[in-house]
Amino acid sequence: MRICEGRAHVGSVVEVRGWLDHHRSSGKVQFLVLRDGSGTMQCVAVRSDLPAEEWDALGALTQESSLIVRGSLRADARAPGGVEMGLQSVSVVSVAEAYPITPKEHGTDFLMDHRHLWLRSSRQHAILKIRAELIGALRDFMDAEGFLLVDSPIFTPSACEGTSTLFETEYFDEKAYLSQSGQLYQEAAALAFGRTYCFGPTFRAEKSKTRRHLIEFWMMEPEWAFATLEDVISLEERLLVSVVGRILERRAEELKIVGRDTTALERVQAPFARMHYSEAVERLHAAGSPFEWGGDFGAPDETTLSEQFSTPLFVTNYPAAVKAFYMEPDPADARLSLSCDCLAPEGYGEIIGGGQRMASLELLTRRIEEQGLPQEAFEWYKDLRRYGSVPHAGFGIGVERTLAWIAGLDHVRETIPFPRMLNRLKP
RNA sequence: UCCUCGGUAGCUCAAUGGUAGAGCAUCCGGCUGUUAACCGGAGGGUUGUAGGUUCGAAUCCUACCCGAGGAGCCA
Repeated sequence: MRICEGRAHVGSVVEVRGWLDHHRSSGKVQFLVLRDGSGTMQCVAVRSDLPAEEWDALGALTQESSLIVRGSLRADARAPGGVEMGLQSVSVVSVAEAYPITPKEHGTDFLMDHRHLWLRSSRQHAILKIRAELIGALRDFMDAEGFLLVDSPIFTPSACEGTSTLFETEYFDEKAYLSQSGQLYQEAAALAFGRTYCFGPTFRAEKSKTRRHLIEFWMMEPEWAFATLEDVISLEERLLVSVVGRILERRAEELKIVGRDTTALERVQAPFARMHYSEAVERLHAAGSPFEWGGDFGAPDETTLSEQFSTPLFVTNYPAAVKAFYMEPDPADARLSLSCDCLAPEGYGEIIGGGQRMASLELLTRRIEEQGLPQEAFEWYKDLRRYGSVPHAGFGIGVERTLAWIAGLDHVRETIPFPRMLNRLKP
């Protein structure tokens, strides 16, 4: 039996396999809290019910020792969770050495050094279950919208955009780089299948040391042929409403464990707040910021803007200069681009970046030239404009930042099982 | 790369120039319903590293290393 099924087995004798989460003794009674991955359950051992050597062996058990226990399940209001096991026999699989993570407080550095063990704690369980739900919800939504999963490669050729933030590696006799984004390949996929998305890890060799940055993080990147900026903004809005709603519904218990104020999540309903870049700059000025029109927003700017709304905030039409070379220019103002970022509420910052892609071969060639990028590296990409070019648009949503927001975490390092950060590669 | 703060027992922290301590963890003992149980006892220290000032340094100074928070960076 798994512990999560316990309530259905009250009155029966069952076997549970797991690890000793906590051990308390009170003379003639011992309490063993067992964790099996699906939940925790209190097992009660009474001295008179067990052989002496088995009783003594229980008393010697250390935290995280692995056990197979057998006994009868009963409802008892004194037991955490309301169901407990009356122990009849215990088979010790392995006695653990002194476990470094104790029930008391620990510092960040210590916990990160023991990330492989920290994953066993209840809070980390809750976070990673919400992560799994988020990923499932993102994929199910895209599938239901008719988007096909088409994976982008992780090894990418040549220094397409300058190597400063790319991880370089050997690829037999040439150099390869770890992908920063699956976007360019999704454009090829979308022009093959109409609607596609990729889901995978991306790598950025940035010396960023903030609560919002990881060196290795996961993105989902949809791309949509014959779609405009307006189409993808609408898609993003429906996506976020859908995934937040599903997590509220299916992971209420986990959100409670991490202490999330769910009323803030319940306000994630369409229509989301939305503003033009120029309006965003005006709002920053109104808030006393010296921000200059034409720049990209820093983290404090994003917080100032998103704090004014209870829904996620779309900011559209960024200056072309602060966006990627492939963004379609804004027909209303050549300085601007048909781009849109989505800023999460409560100061969590940018969780989605996207926009309409450049459809003109001539303009794309010029932009590559202006950026000082090698034309030959983009010939395959320019083929997408040679052979049936269409308006198309897409976006990338960062899993870890989205999860940090939904779960109400103060740092992305807890949103991924084994975070890769500046100065942290282990475990 | 820059700014700020920090590094003392396995862990979390105290000790503000004068004998390095507590709680938890570990080990031993006690307790018949615990809920991060409780009670008693024991072991556990090159105070990040290297120099310097001083009669005396965990404490003051210098350099370096490591960590945290923030900035920058982040098509």
